[in-house]
Amino acid sequence: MNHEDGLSKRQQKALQTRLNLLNAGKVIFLKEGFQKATMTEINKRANTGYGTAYVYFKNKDELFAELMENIVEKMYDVASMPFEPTTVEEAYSQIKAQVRLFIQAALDEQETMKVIKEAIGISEMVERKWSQIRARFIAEITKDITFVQTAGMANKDIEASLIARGWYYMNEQLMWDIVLGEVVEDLTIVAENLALLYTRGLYKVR
Amino acid sequence: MNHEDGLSKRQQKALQTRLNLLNAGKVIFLKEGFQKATMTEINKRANTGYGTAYVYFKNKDELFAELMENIVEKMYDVASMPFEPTTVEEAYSQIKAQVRLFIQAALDEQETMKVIKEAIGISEMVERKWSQIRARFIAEITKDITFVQTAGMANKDIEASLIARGWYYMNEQLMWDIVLGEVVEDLTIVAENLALLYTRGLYKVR
DNA sequence: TTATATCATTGACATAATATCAATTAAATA
DNA sequence: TATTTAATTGATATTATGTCAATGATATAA
Repeated sequence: MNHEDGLSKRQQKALQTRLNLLNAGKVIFLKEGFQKATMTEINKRANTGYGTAYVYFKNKDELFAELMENIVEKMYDVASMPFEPTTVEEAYSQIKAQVRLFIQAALDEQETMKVIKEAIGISEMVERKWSQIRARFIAEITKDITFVQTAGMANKDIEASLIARGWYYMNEQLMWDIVLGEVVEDLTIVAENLALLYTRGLYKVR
Repeated sequence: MNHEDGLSKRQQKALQTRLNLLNAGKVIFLKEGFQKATMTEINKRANTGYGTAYVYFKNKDELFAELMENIVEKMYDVASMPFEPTTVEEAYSQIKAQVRLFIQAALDEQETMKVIKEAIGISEMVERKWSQIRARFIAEITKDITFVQTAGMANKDIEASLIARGWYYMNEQLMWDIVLGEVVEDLTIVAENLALLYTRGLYKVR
C-alpha cells in the first residue's frame, strides 16, 4: 500500500537500511581508513546481516564513493567560480582568494579528505571520481588563462592547458600536504606565495 | 668450504635464489601491476616453493621496493644536479634542462614507473620510499631558490620552501601524466612552458 | 481473511590471497 | 661417515571478498 510520500512501508524500511549502512560506513571509514574498513564491520554497526551491504552497494568502493558525493559537489562549486578580472592586480587577488577557498574547502572536511586521499590510491572507482574533479578544475583554469591572454593581460607564448595543469597540481598537492598536516604554514601565506609565483614568476627580470 | 669469491656453494645458491626471485618479480610486476601480482606467481616463475620468497623478503612490498632501487638512485642523481646560474637567462635554461632531464629519466623506465605509481597508492613502504625522493628534491630546490634570492636574481618576498614544494609538485604530476600517457605534448614544449611560468610568471606586469 | 506473490534480508559458502612454521632436503664441518 | 647448520618447502591458519539459495516480512489478489 502506498503512503503520503509515495513510498510503501517496505520501501521506507529498505531506504532506512541503506541509510544505516551509509552512516555506519562513514563512522567506520573515518575510524579505520579505507583499506582497514571491512564490510563485516560496517554491516555490524548498521545492524544488518553480512550480505545486506552488497544488496545496496556493489562493493566497498561504491559505498565509499557515495559518501564522497558531498565533497565532490563542494569541489565542483569551487571549480566553477567566476573569473573575469580587468587588471592584473585584480587577477592576483582573485587567484589568491580562490587558492584559499580551495584549500579551505578541503580543510572543512579534513578527516574525510584524509580517507579520500588514501582511497584514491587503492580504489579505481575513487581514483576515477577524483580525476573527474581534477579534469574539471583544469578545464576551468584553461578557460581562465585563455581569457586573460585574450584580454592582453597575460603572456601568449604559454600553452594554456599545460600551465593550467601544472598550476592545478601545485594547488592540489599543497592542499593534500596541508590536509595531512605535512605543511603547517598559515593558509594565507600559502595562498599568497602560490598566487605570487603564478602571476609574477620567481625571477625579477623579463 | 670457502671459494675464491669468499662464498660457499650454499651461499652462492641462496644468492642465486634471491636473484631468481627478483627477476621473476620484475617480470610479474610488469605484466600484472603491483596489486594483481601474487607471491604464488612470482615463486612459480622463479621455480621456488611458495614459502621461499618470504625467506628473502618480508612481503610483496619489500620485494618490490628492492626492484625500485635502480630508479630511486637515478632520481637522486637528478635531484642533486648542480645549479649556480649567474644570470636570469642562464637560470631559465638550466631549469628548462633539468625539467627535461627529470621527465626523461622517468620515461626511460616508463613501464616500471607506471607500476611504481600504482604501488605508491597501495603500499605504505613504497609510498615512504617515494616521499623520500620527493623530500630530497624539495630540499634541493629550496637551496637553489635561496641561492638565487641571495644572489639578488630572484624576488625575496617568496618563501623558498613553499615555492620549492609547489614547483616540484607541478613537475612531478606532469611527469606522471606523461608517463601514463595522459599528457601527450612534446617533452620540450612541456619543459619550456613550466620553466617559463616558474621564472617569469603568467602575467605581464609587475 | 487467507493464499499467493514479491521484495528485503540473511549468513553459510566458495574463492583468493597472505604470512607462518614445522618438516624436509642439501651442504658444511667434525 | 656422522653431525650440525642452513636453505627450502608446502600445508596450514587467517582474513578478507562477493555470491546465492533460503528465509522472513510485506503487499496484493482471491
